[in-house]
Amino acid sequence: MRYSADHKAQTHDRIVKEAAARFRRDGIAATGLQPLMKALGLTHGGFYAHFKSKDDLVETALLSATEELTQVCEKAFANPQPLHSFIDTYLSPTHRDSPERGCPLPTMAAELGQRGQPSPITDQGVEDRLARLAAALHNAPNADEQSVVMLSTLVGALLLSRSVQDPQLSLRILDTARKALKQQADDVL
Amino acid sequence: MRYSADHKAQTHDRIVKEAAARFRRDGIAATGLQPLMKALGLTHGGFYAHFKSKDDLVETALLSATEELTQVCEKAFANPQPLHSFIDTYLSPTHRDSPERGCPLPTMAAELGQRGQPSPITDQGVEDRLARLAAALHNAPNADEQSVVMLSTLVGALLLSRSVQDPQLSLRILDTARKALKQQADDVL
DNA sequence: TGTACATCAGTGAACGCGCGTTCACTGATGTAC
DNA sequence: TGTACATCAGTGAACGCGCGTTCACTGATGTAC
Repeated sequence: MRYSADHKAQTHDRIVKEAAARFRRDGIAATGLQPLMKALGLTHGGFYAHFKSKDDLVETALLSATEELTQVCEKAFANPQPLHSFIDTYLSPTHRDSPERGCPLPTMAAELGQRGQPSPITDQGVEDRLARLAAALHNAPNADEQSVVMLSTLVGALLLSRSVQDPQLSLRILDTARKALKQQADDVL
Repeated sequence: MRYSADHKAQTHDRIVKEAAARFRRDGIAATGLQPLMKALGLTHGGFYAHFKSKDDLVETALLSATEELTQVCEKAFANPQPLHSFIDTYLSPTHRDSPERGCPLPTMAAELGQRGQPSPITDQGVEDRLARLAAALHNAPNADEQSVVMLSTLVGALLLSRSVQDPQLSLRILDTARKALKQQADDVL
């Protein structure tokens, strides 16, 4: 059944988007290609018309997720108080409860590190994020160092808030980290 | 082949220790029971003489890892400058390169959160760690908040330093976070 | 414009593999007499 | 002290399952005449 010119590109994109969501929500190992294709109304055999292997999809999906996230971040950075706005978004209960649409670092960094040959997206992603934070700090004298600490705290706090069962403790982690980071940002600027 | 009185307890302990190491190094899903038992010179069938299921082992191994880690932490806290000593240990290249003997949070928090029914060890572990940090801060007025930020930064920085490929960037994350946290500790005290 | 053909995205059965788990068994050692 | 028996930690084949991957195929549509 031959389809219109851009049909394949559209399907390709649907697979990438769905995979990017599942990888972040469930992890790479726990995401099966069969259920993934089924969720899109397709059969698993067709997968290999789009990707060389699961690893190929992982790389493509992670790039897509990173790119998508950069745009979400830029939206926050476009607000009047860019850093405050970004910190509020990153450490919001919404972000905590929607890993499938959020930052890949807290969900996938550990698994990517454990895999045999991790893709360079982590390095590039971390460097980009650090550079973006440093820029938002208006390149203050110690902006480079502050950005490393900030990113670590952001990722760590979100990870902890997600792994804890007690809703009160989870919220306490988010709120405390959010408040402290905004204070820290003000001190630097 | 009947063994001496405490032989079974010893084998049980060996399985727990090996599992605690593998779960932290490779993740839970990637750790097979067959390879695990083989590494101990046993066959996989005997596993069920010791544990009800893999989940049972996961719970036991995580408790063991947490307990073991608490002792390592206390060693650091026993030094002249307890907080500095602890921060130096946690964010050392040694800890980064030995996840199998280190803190379970950076390696396993994401996977535990993604599992269906995570054990309460995360909550208890996080609370314990927070309380220990607050105590080390001599219960300064905002020690409760500082401890949350500290733990987030510790976990986040270690996670990032592990997931990055570039050794220079990895070391930069560790060094920067270590320096900033020690400064932060001094400010509070 | 109408027909024959080529294309190729998607189908679905099949593959080998390792997983967690089960189970009938073995056989060295502690215990009972 | 010597012998018969019970115990039970560990053995290893087998189970069903879902995984990633392969492949001969289908059939609607674009293209050539």
